Formats: sequence, C-alpha cells, structure tokens
Amino acid sequence: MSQRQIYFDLLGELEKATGKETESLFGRIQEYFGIRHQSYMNISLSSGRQNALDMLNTFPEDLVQHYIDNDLHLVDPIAQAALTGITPVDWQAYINNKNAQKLFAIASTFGVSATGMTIPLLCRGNQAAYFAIDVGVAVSEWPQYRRAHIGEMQVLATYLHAARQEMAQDLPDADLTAREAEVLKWTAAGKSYWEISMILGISERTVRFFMTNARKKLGVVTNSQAVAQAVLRGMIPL
Amino acid sequence: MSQRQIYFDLLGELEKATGKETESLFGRIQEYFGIRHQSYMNISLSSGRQNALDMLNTFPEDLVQHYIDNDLHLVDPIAQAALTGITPVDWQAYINNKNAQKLFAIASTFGVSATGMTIPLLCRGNQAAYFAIDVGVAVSEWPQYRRAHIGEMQVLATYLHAARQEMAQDLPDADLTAREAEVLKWTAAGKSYWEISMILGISERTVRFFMTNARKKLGVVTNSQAVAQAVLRGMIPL
DNA sequence: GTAAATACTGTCACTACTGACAGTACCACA
DNA sequence: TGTGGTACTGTCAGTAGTGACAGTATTTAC
Repeated sequence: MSQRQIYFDLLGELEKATGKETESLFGRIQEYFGIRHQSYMNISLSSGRQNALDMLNTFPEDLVQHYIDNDLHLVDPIAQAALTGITPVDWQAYINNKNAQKLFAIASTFGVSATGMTIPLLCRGNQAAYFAIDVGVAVSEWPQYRRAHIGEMQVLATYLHAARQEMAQDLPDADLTAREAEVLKWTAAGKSYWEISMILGISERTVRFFMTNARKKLGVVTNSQAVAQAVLRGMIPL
Repeated sequence: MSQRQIYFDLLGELEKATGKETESLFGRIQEYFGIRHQSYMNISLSSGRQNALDMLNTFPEDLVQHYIDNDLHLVDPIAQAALTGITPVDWQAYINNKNAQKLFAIASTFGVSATGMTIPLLCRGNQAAYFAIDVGVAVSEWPQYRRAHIGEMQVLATYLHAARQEMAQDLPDADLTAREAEVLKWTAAGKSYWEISMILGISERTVRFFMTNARKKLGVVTNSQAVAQAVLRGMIPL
C-alpha cells in the first residue's frame, strides 16, 4: 500500500472517528509520519490559569512533568506563538530565541530534537488547542520535509481535534449575575468603583460587593485578572 | 515546473506575504487548483451582528449581492457549519439538505456548482473566517479530488488568512515593547507589581514604569482597562 | 414556608496602584 | 556628537482596590 493510500485511509477513519477510537488513530499518525514524539493538547482559557482539558501525548513523561511542574508554557515562546497565532509554528524559527534555546537544551536531554512544529487548531468557545510534533530529521532536510508534509499534518491534526471534541468538555460557565457583568464591563472600561457607583446610581460599597462576587465566581484575585477572563470569555460587550 | 513545485512556491510566498500582496496570491491559488470560484471571508462577531471585516472573492458579483441582500448566510447551513465547526465542510454532504438545495439552485443559475468546500479558519479575538471554494469537478470525481487536495487547500488558506490579518483589524496596534507586553501579561494573570518584580527579577518601580508606558500607549487610565484592551487586541499570550 | 439567590449598604485596616518629580545606562542611527 | 528609544531605578503623596467583619430587603425555587 502506498504512503499516499495510508494517508487517505487514515483521513477517512479520522473523519468518522469519535472519542476513544482516536487514541489508536493518534498512534497511527505517528507511525505514518515516522514522527518521534507528538502531542495533542486542548486547553481551557476559562479559569484563571490555563487548564488542560484533553491531552494525547508521546513525549517523554519526565519531560512533560518537568514542563508542567515549572510552568514552562508561560516561558515557552513556541507554545505562546501557537496559542496566539494562526499558522503552524516552525520550531527552527526560534533557534535564536533565548527562552527557546533553554527549552531546546532541556528537551534534548530527553531526546527531543529542535526540528518540529506546533500547529494551532481551531477551537470554538473559550479554548485553544495545538498539535505539536517532534519530527527529528536533520536540520538541513527539515525545510523540505516541512513544506512537503505540512498539509497532511494540518489536515490530520484538524480531524483528530474534531474527533476529540467530546473529550474536552470545558468547565461550566461562571454565570455572573447581570449586575456583576455590568460592573465588570465598566471596570474594563477604566472606571473606578466610585465612578461606577455614580453611573449605576448605587453606593460604592455595592459596586465593590458585585466585583468581589465576580472575582470569586471567576476564580481570580484581582480586577485586572477578572477583566482578562471576562474579555476572553466574551462576557464584555465589545 | 511541476504542480508540486508551484504549490511550494505559492506557500513560500504566502508565508512571507502581508497586506495588498495577498491579492495576487489569491488569484494564483485559484489558478493553481483550477478552481472556478473562491471566497475568503473574515467576519467580526463583536457587536451582536456579524459584520464583514475583510473579503476576497471571485464568485459572480450578482450572486454575492443576492446572497448579502437576502441575508442568506442566516439560512445557509454550509456557512453556519463553517462558522461553528472545526473541520472543512464538504458541500456535497449537504446535497439532501433542503435549505442547501435552494441555495445550490440559486447558485447554479450563476454557474456555481455543488462540488466544493468551505474551510473554517482559526481566528484570534472575536472573529470568524472561512475560505470557500467551488471546484466544479464532476460529482463522481469529487471525493477523490477532495481527499487529494484538502491538505494543500487548508494550508494555503491558513497562510492567506494569516497574511490578511492586518486587513481585518477591529482595533489599531499599540506597539508595546517586549517588556511592556510581558508586564501586562502578568498583570492579566493576577500578579501584583511586587510579584511581577520577583518573577522578572527587576525592581517594583521598573514594573510600574513599564505598566505606565503600556497604559499611555493603549490610551487608558487603569491596569484593568489596559488588560481589557490587550486581551481584545490579542496582545496577551494567555 | 423555608432556603437560596440576588440586590443592596456600612465600616475598618491594609495593600496595591497611580501620577509626578526625579534620575542613569545602553544602543542604534543620522 | 547628538537624538531618540529602550531598560532600568528612587521617593512622595494621594487614590483605588481588597478582605473581613457586619447587615436588610426582595425574589425565586422546592
């Protein structure tokens, strides 16, 4: 069976797949590309911190644990680029980035190379997802390899992602009351408690009360953080 | 030059392209695939109504006008699927859908076929985008054609979309320095000035300095407001 | 009818933020 | 050699936000 035929079969199965079936398909993606390590990650942006909703992973367990324990995703410029950008992120493009170099150094001790890419995936709602692959070919071959396979990779990742959706139930929405949302909106607009109290015709203490409730419901500690979450979650009329 | 080489060239140019340059590249995508019609659409979901921010289009003008005038996007199950789903939408999958049939009937009078697909594109912020193509091959050939080209199409659409971003900005860029953005990010994460100073290993005064600059550049008066703007504009890698 | 949720208010003590006055050092560019 | 941008630091005075202790009135749901 030709390589291309294997790809078509894999694509056909991924289009139909749901839930648990995807785990074996995840393995077959790895086989098909001859990838050393790959990781599918679906993240909730709802709570204060980024919170993993779903993960499929073949990276070394110790490396993943190290990454998680040290909150390296906050320092990792590639992860940041994947979570804020649109196009696949070529790891080699970060070879001169100091933070990336540190991470590459750590990763290499676990046998992870610097030739790979991270493909951002389309999410609906307040989530972000990516598919990261460590291809591990020689640096000289990488540009050619990447061009040749980026299409197949993006398509398979997209269908894998779609099939995994049911595994990634997000946290329930923090349902703010009308007043809480209203006060939050004015805070996001740069108004102080006193100003909001004037706008809404209530006491400053009450404004504070609503904001405190909103912070608690959003699981955050400062108004700035609450605003960040509210905007992310589309609770603020733009 | 082989077809594959043309694709690689196109991809290379799209990766580097920005702004106006994308218009000729849009035409070259059409040439490459031998597509009859194609449409790139970027929509703002900000103010309740869907509002087109950016469009590139080769569909017949009269058809587009008819579509817009009659708000057919609200009835079009394919557009709805593309705007709410994750995977490319195969028009043929809707061949038995009554609303779709009506639209196919209208479209066919303008020379638009029912063999095509609509690829949803990843957006940051409160937007949605898709790339729709009318391939117009025979129905019998379509499944094979689709499997064979979906990868290339998705990749080219993704890079076109990325290159068009500057054309679809709700809000102007504020041009923060790396430090300003970094400090803003930690503020959005609920850290105090003192905590940020510990994280970054600089004095609390300096953190304040960066935040003050960020506020001025964003034209806001409070940190909460700055965070709201930064998140809205996708400047915060959360 | 009671429990829970919502909408509101008061005061105290403390911490965090904000603006305005400063300043130094380094680097790129003309 | 200057000019402008970035990265950094100090101090003071005032305003804003935060948590913990309260409390009342009204509506909604079982």
